[in-house]
Amino acid sequence: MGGRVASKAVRSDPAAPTRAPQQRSIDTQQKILDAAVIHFARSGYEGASTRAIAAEAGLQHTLVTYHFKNKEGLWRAAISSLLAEHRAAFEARLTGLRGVDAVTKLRLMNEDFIEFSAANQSFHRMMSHVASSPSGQLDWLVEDYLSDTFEARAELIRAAQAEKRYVAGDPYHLQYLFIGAVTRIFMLAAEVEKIMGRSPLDPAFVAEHTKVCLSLFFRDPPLEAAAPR
Amino acid sequence: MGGRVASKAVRSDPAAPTRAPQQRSIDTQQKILDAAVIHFARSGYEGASTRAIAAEAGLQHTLVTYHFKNKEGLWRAAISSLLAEHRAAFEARLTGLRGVDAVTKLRLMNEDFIEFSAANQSFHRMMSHVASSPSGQLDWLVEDYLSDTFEARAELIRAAQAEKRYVAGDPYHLQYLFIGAVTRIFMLAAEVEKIMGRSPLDPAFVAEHTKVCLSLFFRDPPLEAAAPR
DNA sequence: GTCTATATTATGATAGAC
DNA sequence: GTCTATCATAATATAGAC
Repeated sequence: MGGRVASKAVRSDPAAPTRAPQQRSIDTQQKILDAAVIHFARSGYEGASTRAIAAEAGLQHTLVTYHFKNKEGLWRAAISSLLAEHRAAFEARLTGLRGVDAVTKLRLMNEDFIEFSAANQSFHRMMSHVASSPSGQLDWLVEDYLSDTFEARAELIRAAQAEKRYVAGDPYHLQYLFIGAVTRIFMLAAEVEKIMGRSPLDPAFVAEHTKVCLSLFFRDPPLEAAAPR
Repeated sequence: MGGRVASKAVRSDPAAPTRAPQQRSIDTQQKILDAAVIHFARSGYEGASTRAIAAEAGLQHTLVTYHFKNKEGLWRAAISSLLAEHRAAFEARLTGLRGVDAVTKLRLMNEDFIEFSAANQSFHRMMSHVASSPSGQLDWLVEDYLSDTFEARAELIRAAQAEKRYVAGDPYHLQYLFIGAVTRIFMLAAEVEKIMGRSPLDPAFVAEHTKVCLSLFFRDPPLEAAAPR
């Protein structure tokens, strides 16, 4: 009984060998994942090192390969967890908006997106790294995730445009403009703080940012109540 | 006189020892710089390796440290050359616009910026890496370059806003929105090509992109000709 | 599951021949 | 100025003790 039991948990039930064995494992996996997201977002795939990631998580670097096979496996797990968060953030909202008109739906989703972007810079940083050059990882990302996401929003944009409530233009193109306008200022946070003297991640700024960004793309409803042709 | 003269140039004038000795040196320095920009932009400072840079330039990796002292020196030289290009692209335009009204000046500079951004993705990629987290390199960048650039454009934006020709909002904030809207689609070129089926760097697309981006921020002049108060 | 070696490769940097 | 050879370090990954 060297150092094997003395750790911390007091789950002392030696009579249940098959039960709940992996809580510690899950914890360290999560710690590694969190650290990995930070480093991959900051330094890119090549720039990040599994040692630095493990150190950030307060663990031995060998645990990385144990839990995730290798660096590539860790990367996939990290981006998958980010995509899951991203998806979760919007699916909840979407199911709550069944039957609501497209303009409102689009506006609320865009507001959520801005909130999400301010709180998850790592998401956009990692996506930027993948999306900048062709790769198998990019193929997988587009086919398994981005393709549907973009098409769903394009649908809403087309509907909003039909009501003259959204700026004209190709819906896909406009999505990229919106994403860029929203996220760039967050991704340049350090520079922005020096240039503007305030952090773009400050909640008050995010609220203002939301207002301005939406006003760039949305249009007020035509005054003539509901007069078609 | 072993292999010192035999290279290639036929500038055979042994009577002028102090003259024009360094053409070859300048060439290789430029080759290294070009390769460095590509790699630093693609992989960031840590992700890029001097060996890969030298290989891209078709040279020995030791030449990097010979010409630029070390990796850091190479990075500084690379970003300095990009900043010089950026500055040159706009100073020429600015001097040609002495006396022109602010709205036109701003519009033309923005058009130039889009053109420049489409042709120089490396510039924005390198800037993104620096601007994402505090560092001495960022301090230097802001104080020696960005600060003036942003203030000059803010001035133009304020003037355009006074004439109701530009969207309302903090001029610095709006600059970041504009930069993001313009450049993000270029920086995600590989993804965009898969999602939209066309390259955002295609000249026809750039022209359309320019139109849409400007229309988001500029406003048509008020109809009442020139009626103050 | 976690830790201590250790093998292997890649990287930044230097010294010296040509 | 350029190349070959070499060093010291850091990285990914594996093997084996506990």
